Amino acid sequence: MDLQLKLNQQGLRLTRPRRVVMNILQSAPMPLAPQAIFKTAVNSQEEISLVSVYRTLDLLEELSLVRKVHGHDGCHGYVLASPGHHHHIICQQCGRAVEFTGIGDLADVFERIVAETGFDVDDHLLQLYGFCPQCQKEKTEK
Amino acid sequence: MDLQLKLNQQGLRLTRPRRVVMNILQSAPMPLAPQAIFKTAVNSQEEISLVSVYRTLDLLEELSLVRKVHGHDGCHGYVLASPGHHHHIICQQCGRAVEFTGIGDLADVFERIVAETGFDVDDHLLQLYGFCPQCQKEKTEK
DNA sequence: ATTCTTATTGAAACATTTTTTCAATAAGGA
DNA sequence: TCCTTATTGAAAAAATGTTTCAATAAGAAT
Repeated sequence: MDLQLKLNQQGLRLTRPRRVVMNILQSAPMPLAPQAIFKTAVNSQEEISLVSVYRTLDLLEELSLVRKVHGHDGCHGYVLASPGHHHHIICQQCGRAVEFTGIGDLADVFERIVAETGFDVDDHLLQLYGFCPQCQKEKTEK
Repeated sequence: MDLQLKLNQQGLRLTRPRRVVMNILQSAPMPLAPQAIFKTAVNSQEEISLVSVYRTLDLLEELSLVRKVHGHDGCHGYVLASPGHHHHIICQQCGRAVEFTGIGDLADVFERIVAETGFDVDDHLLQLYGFCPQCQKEKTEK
């Protein structure tokens, strides 16, 4: 674990709440909302305060260790983000979120948009929704 | 206006609050959160209740007349949606949202993801962020 | 190990956003 | 104009997020 280092280098400290939130996110296959993280912590006898969850998420996002994803409905959750640029595909059945990477293909799209709109594109949000292999199987079994 | 018709065909009614929300969205160049819509209404002597704003937005979204967009930070607003499939590009300076359409180009990307992840892709969320022509100009002028 | 500095926590109060309930109202077909 | 019922608004409740501040504990220094 070099989260320790990463924090200390900036004068920040690795505390219990931060460890707990990281652990929970590490073992969650799906985006978790702050409330969900809090409840998970409570359930695993790792009581931390809800306030700390919020604060920790802000911090981890700042450090690019965690990424916010948007549900279909608008409410958002957080997932662990591996370094680099990614997007997520989210299962509409079970919520599982899987990363996918490197879409050079999108560059072309962006250029067209720039030309069309005159905007200077700076960043983007791309998420796919669908059904994961497992949930597809379950669907056909019924 | 054939919103009247569209509603009546389903046994729904065109009411004052619904008209007000539609009008506000029609003359807003940027995504508006429910609260913002409410305040705009109050400011223009068109008092309607906040509850109705929520309810109307749900309805309009249901009817695909309005679309939810996600801010960079996670909070969302609503914009008018022209029929068909679109995405939005949002100015990080002034908030202006512009639609762009028809990315057949994305189909290829999707196929690759399907192959890679085994997911059955069903829907997607794509938003670009950048600076609109006006805000670019203002930036260089300083 | 122990001390010291200060980043961080948690509790509580507060603020904001969203949802529910239900009697009163008004849209629009008859 | 009447009648049915979809819709509204007020109020209360629930859920979500933020602020404040004294107490705690991380980790560098001694």
